[in-house]
Amino acid sequence: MAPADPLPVTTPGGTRRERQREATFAEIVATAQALLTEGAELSLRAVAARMGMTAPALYRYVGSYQELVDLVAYEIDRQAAATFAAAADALDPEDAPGRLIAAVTEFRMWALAHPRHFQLVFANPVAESFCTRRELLTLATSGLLMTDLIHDVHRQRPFPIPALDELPPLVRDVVLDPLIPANVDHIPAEERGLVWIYMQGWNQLYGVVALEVMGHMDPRVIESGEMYLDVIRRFAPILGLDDDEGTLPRLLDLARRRIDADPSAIADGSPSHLR
Amino acid sequence: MAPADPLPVTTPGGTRRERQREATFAEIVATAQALLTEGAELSLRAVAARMGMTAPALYRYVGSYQELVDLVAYEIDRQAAATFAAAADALDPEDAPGRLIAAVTEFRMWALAHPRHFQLVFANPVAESFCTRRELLTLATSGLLMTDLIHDVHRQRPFPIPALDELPPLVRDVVLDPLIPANVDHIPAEERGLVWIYMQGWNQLYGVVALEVMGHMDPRVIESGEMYLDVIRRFAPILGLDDDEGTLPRLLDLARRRIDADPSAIADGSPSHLR
DNA sequence: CAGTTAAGTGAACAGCGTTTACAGTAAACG
DNA sequence: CGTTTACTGTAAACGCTGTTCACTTAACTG
Repeated sequence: MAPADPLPVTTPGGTRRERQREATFAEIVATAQALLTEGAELSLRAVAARMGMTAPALYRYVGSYQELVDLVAYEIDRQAAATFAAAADALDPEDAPGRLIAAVTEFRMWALAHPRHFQLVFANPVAESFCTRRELLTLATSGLLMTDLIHDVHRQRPFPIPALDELPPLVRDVVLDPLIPANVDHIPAEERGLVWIYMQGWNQLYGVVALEVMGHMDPRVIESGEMYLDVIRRFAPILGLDDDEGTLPRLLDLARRRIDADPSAIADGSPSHLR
Repeated sequence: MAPADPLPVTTPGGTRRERQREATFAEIVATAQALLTEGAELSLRAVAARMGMTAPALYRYVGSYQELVDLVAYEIDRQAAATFAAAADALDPEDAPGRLIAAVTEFRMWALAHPRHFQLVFANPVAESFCTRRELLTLATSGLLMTDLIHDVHRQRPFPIPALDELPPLVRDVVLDPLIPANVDHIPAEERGLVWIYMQGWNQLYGVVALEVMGHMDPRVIESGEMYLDVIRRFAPILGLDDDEGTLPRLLDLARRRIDADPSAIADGSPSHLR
């Protein structure tokens, strides 16, 4: 047992051997992700074969098949979140509402275009997954992004948020000290009602997108994104976006243009398992 | 090829052999369901073994493993829907709002108590499943129940529903002639806006419940049902349930009592895969 | 009764996650 | 330097999966 550094998430240095190990570890996750993206089934044997190894060797790096799945789920979420952030960054930094809608819409489009990835990250029964490293994994980095974007909207054009003593006591505890890793530390206590609003929004967004991805909805509604737009339309007032300056129509137009941008998503109405 | 009756869903008569066949078919589905309820993995071999048969024999009845899964999913949904209906029927027939909330709350409790069943029925990528018999399968019988209950609420204490020409054109087409099997035939054209409201409601309900079941939410919020109650609270006005006669508080109390009734659902905060 | 059809079996194929016992090799230590 | 230790990978095997194929056995049919 060497002194052993405290397990930094990404190990740049270390003994020559440790670097090699970290490299193949990364290759394993990358290979698994590639396999998944190609529509193939994710299996230890397939990953090993593609790397020119045998399946049991992988057990030197991951404890089980499930752990590998969790790892690529985390990785996929990380990359997807970057996509969402990029969609927001394509807009004027001053346009906080637009950035939020852009990111959220990008999330929806991503989910529809990559149903398997979506299910892996967002429709997976989290539990027991006390993953070795990266013990967060529980909640998505996407979540962190969304919290920030909503916070930005509030900072730029404040809207009423529930006071702490208006919230159910239990909810107050949760927003003050959330178990789920949301980086809300930079939100002052009196603004923590925002977190509850965020949860409500995420709840609604998740509902539509999940139903759409699973195909539990009329194909025409999915393709047109009408239900998704409806959710935005109904949630916007909560964020004070229903002003008299045409903000909401502009946002809806923004979303609609993004939706019409790639009709590829679900062509024939059957999401199916491919892509 | 005998004349062959037009495939009634449940074949009572027929040649003696056909009755036998239908019986073992039912036994297969029942056995599979039992296995699933016990927490065991669903597999053709396990089902066959429990029935005293071998796996290949099952292929005389189901075309593939996936088809068996679809069949038990349909069956589970059917039985669960009966539970929800029973919860509604426990109330005064005149109390349409109460019946709706009772059924919906029962749905949530059922989902939390049987996460695997929920995932099978409601979080399954529908697609390709052109099941031999019972070609509906696509959408849940639960859905039909909910539509009826909302319709009852509207019939008893009418609330404003969007006119057809207020709806986005595509949505209008959908509510007038839904692809997804909702028995909306008895709803007159001018009231078809109800269907859109139903979809909105189902969307929100699905969002909370799915997030709760998957564990993608703070355990304390799940256990207390605070987010679920919040969804009801926010959706009630749409159904005109926010009157001055204390209807909404009564409904919330109804739901809360049901929630507190069995704290068993998720004890330690980890839904896990059992039960 | 003879002929056809359906139900069920056993063996086999290809694949899966996982474990075990065993080589080789790179690092660490005296 | 040599020796020991720890690590990385392999081969073989176990038990499981869905699925197919050839074959028997029983039941129904003309």
